Amino acid sequence: MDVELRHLKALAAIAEAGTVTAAAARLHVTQPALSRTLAQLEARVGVRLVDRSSRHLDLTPAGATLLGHGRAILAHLDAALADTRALSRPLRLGYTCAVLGQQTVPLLRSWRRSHPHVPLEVVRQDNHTAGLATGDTDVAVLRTRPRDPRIRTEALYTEDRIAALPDDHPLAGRTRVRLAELTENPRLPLAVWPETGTGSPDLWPPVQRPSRTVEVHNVDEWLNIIATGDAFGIAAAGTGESHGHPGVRFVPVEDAPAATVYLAGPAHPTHPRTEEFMAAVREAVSG
Amino acid sequence: MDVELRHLKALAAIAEAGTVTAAAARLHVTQPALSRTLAQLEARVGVRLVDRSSRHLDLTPAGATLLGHGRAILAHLDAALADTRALSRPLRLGYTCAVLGQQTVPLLRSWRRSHPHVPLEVVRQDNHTAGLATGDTDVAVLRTRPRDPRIRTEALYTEDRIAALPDDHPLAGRTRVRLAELTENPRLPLAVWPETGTGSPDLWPPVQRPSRTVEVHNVDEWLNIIATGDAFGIAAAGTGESHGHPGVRFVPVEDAPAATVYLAGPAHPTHPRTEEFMAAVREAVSG
DNA sequence: CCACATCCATGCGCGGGAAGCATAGCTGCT
DNA sequence: AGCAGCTATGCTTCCCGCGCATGGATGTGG
Repeated sequence: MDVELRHLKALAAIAEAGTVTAAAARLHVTQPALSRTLAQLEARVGVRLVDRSSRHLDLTPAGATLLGHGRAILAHLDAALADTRALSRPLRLGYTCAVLGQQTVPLLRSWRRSHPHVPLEVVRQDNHTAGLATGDTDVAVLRTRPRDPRIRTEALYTEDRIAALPDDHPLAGRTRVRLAELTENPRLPLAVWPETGTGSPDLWPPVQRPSRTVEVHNVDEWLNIIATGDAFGIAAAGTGESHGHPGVRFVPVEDAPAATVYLAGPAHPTHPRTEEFMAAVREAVSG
Repeated sequence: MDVELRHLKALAAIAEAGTVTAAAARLHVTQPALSRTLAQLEARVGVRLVDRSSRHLDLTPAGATLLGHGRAILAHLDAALADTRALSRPLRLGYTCAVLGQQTVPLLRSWRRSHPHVPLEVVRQDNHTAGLATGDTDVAVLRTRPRDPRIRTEALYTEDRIAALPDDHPLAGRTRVRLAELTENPRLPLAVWPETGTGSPDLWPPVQRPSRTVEVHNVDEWLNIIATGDAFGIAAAGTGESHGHPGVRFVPVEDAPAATVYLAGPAHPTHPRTEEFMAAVREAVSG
């Protein structure tokens, strides 16, 4: 003598469709089946819920209130299942080029310790939002602040900029360089990686700006084109630390503004542990 | 492939009992049945919810969150059913002696018009709370403010007090009397009705207080004992208007403080339309 | 070290009940 | 009055959830 979810679904379908027959079609059952389900619901609740005749149908006040509750219950169940399923999925952290640098390992360690049942996947996604916009990741660390209103971002920390030069470049042996020097001697094109804004030509004042640019779309292309001597690049310090390459030398740029690293998450989290993870990132970075 | 309430109940029972076997006993099913229900739930959610071996059982994080949601859902369903069933019940208004007087009929009319599907039962209950404390009524109109913390009360309006005298009483023909006069001439006992405090001896200053009292427990006893000349009484004006009796005369008492009528309802309403009804009462009284 | 106690999982057969089909009953319309 | 469209009911079938019996795993005590 229990009310079940099928009963609530039946009531909702009938209320929305306006007739039992139409609701039955929507639920992919026959009309007699749904009619009986409704009758059974009324019998179990002990109250008439739907005023119906062959030409008329509407809810009684009791039916209307049960419908309201029922919809809420069904929605809650959906949310509960989504929550539960999402919880068993790994939390996917997206990034474009190497970010977090030194802090990455401590972060992973402390997360694994505090949330042993929520595995973390760190995935490279070569697009502006590192997979956030497409739902391929749950959180992301970015070098640009995306415009998408469905993505919340916050500044994490800043890094000095470095130049990436072919190892036979005249400035490759220097301990530091200035922006103006980079565009002078061998007039190499600048390797620009549009998805991460750290190496853009905007760093230079218009007159000194590099005359040519070459677009790349991931770190490997970027390193290769520099190692072969066909371009030079600008990046953040962390990139140099984690992406060594035999043919590329990194030299700090003393007059370039620092680059900001952002932490980004969806406005409506796709993983139930998103908030906790973002807090863990903040702590790892500040500590 | 749907998760049903039986699954949530199974999970809750298992979590509470600590073992599948014990939970099965509690649910009055056999262990294999419950074991399969749990397995089915896990299959449908797609996540392992309970870590179990022959000697150990506890919830996975996913199981714990689903359990939390599940309990809330089951509780919500219970509340929804209670709400729906209560809605089809009449709203019971309790009173002890005649209160609301002139406003009663307009109140009933306006309620029937604004809530045609919520019938109103007006029932006399001869006890302090007019049936509220026992759950026999949903709202009540009282002449005393009950101490019970589970009952909320508010003052509605005040009424002048009248004396109820046998028709052969020397003061019966007067247009008004004073308290002192009532205890002088024929030293009749005061008919006291403890459940409604309007006629208590406390109205008199100690020295003039009636020497004897007689207890009654409803309006009819009260009227009869006065009509037979064995007592006199004090009541609120409304009582006189609605309870005529051939052997009883009502005379306004000019120096008695006014009596207050209270509207009372349970702190946790027993009928979903309680709030609206109380508002309707306020409006009927003020208008 | 083995028999035992205890718990969960699985195979099997059965019974209840939900669904489909066919049809009857009702009601507003043309 | 006949018709169109809706809901209710009788009948049958079939699925699935249950109980029973049993197997497998694991910690325990003689």
